[in-house]
Amino acid sequence: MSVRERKERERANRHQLIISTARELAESDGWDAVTTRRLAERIEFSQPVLYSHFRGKREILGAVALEGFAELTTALRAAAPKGPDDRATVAALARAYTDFATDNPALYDAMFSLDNGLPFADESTPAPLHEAFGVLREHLAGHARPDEPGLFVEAFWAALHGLVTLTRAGRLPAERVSDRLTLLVDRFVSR
Amino acid sequence: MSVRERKERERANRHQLIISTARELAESDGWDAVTTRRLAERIEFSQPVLYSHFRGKREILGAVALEGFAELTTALRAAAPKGPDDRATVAALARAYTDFATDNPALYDAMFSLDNGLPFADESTPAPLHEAFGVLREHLAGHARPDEPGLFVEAFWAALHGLVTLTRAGRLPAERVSDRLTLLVDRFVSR
DNA sequence: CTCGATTGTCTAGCGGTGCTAGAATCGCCG
DNA sequence: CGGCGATTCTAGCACCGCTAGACAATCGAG
Repeated sequence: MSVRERKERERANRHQLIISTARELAESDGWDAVTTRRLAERIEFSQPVLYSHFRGKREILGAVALEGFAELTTALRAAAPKGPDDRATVAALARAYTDFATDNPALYDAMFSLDNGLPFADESTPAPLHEAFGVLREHLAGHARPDEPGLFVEAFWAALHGLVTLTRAGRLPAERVSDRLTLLVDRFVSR
Repeated sequence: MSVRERKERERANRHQLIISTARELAESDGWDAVTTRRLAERIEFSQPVLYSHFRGKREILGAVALEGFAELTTALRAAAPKGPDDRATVAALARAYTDFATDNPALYDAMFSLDNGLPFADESTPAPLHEAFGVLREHLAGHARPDEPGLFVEAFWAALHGLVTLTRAGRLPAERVSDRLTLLVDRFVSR
């Protein structure tokens, strides 16, 4: 039965290869450049093979996004390891978030800006999404009014997301991104 | 010379017709449904006519967005007419902004989410954009640290934008949008 | 070992997109 | 009324996401 196993392994490898290639292509040339034809050519198979792994382009986007959520979680964890959730911790988290976005623009788009088909605020939301949000909540809850920590985290996250997207689209001048972030943290951290 | 004038007038009418039709089509069926073919059919001309008015689809998007900025400006002005810039005024402005976005989703996308080719933080930024931002600044400056009102307005705007986009994309549960807005205003208004 | 069935992959193609070259038509002016 | 410039249209390009059906490789039964 090792033949079957080998085939399954090869198939799994190819599955991951598609995801990785799509991500690389998006990160270097933008998501518009990630077409089924180009993607197929890169993995050295024909287009229809893609559809034996994913329902369509959106599902590939979703798979890449899922990778992103896992990496965002570890990035956030790494930024706030220690004890007290003081102002510095919040600032570090915020910084880690925006750094993640600027370091992986295409990945960030797949996660938050493009239609990846993933359910968000839903019972069927995949674990990596919950986890990333959980890290934020874990360290931010102490600064919220005790009756609505969730609302507080959502608002803070939304503010970060707004800064990221508007800055990246050139809607906000790039010079003072750091100052805007500081201002945001100051406003959200309870005094 | 009235013939020439009539022709110019007709051409201007058609120009506006293209913009209005694109906007209507986008608002009813989404921007993906606004294709050059459909748009041409609606105005009862062939596609190439569109290219005698606009360089391409992006420029049509930009024209629609420009309309949006003018309307956003009047909406914001209407929301905060009176004297003191207290908490209620800020809340009213924030509310007016999010209401504008939910009432005109496609228009909002054209302005802030899609690539409309308009220069933003730039010396060549069109007047309507400056004006909309100016209304916000006018009423919010009093709550900022005196040395950086611009930064404050940018951050507040970014937070609003984040709330709007994440909510509309289903990334934030739709139920408590109003509460999140209140929380945001509370955090930004100086106490 | 052969042969049919199943699985997998490929070629070719559908209807759609933004955009444009060149033909055809319109309407003004002399 | 005829010619001519401006305008509009027809037809087409290269590309998109996606899929039907031909083809080949592999497996299991006799």
